[in-house]
Amino acid sequence: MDDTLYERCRTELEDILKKYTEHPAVNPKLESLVQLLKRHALGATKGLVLVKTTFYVKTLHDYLSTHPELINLVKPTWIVGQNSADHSLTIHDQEAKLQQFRGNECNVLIATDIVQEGLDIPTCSYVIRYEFVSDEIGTIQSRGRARAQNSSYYLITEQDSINHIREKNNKTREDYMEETIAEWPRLNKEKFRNYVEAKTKSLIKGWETDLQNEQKQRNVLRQVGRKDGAIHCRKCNAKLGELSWLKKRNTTYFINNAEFFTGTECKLDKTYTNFQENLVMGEVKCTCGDSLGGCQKFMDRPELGTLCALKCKQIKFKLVGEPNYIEFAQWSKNNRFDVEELQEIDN
DNA sequence: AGAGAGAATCTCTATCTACG
DNA sequence: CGTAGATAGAGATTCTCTCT
Repeated sequence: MDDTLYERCRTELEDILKKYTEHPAVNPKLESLVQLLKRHALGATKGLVLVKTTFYVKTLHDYLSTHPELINLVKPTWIVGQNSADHSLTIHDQEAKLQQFRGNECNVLIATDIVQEGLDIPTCSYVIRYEFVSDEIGTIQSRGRARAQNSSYYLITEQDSINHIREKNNKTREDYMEETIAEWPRLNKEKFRNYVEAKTKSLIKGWETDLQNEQKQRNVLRQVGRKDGAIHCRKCNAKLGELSWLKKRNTTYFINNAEFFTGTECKLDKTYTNFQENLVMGEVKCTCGDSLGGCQKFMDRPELGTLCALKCKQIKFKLVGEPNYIEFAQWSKNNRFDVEELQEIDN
């Protein structure tokens, strides 16, 4: 059955490939792009081509680089973000590509919305969005990338397609924004003040709700209470100490139990760094070599002695009666046990 | 030093829509 | 009705900034 299906698919794919090799299909949108680039290249101007995904960036770059009508005219380069799955660039690579574009090495830059904001190239005189429409802010910002005088802005998409409709809606919203900005100085002062007051009240109410939710979360933890358990190295699973040793001050979680330091490696710096209320003295490492946090002293609480400020992402916990380790990405995400807060001393 | 907030830049996923 | 493709929004990751 599998073999039959495989053979059928293979035959069909070969037929499709043969058909397109003999009669290459012309994508009207690609053809429009080629003609636009050609026209601008003949005018010796530089431009941006914006697409939606990194995959399109690289594919379009390869296509344009080898297009017979564009050879010796269009010299494209491309840029994407740093953590793309398909193609990614380091900051150094990104800067190198931009330099190619700023100089005379390349005259077309193909990119995702990475360059939609912030990129300022005075000689960039046109922006082409290839099947890529975001919101009205994106439209305004991408158009703003063309800084040269008499610059042009294009959207390549099908007539009355969703992208075409979205772009038209963006334009309507943009017009509305401009109207509102122009109208603002002419508004009735009393009416405007009432509007601002109502908006401010609604914002404050939102913040109050957030605070109440935070309080609720704290109450939940208090109800959960402190639990017995152990603290382990996230990398090597080694037991580092008891959960009861853990204390907190504001957002810093620390251990100052002497026994903790016997099971870890504390490397002191030659020079100490002084922050507002703590003195950073070095680094505390697990025996596997992974850093667990900083070796510190609270300047205003010298009686606590040396402590280790634990990095949440380097450790995990095992609660008594539970077989599995638990981990948190941030201390504030802890919803499993309460931690003793460091009592402030009265001055 | 640590933490968290926020921004930037994708990637993933749930939902919607069109089609056979 | 089931499936595939499109889309919006959520989530993940990384970086920068500010505060303690």
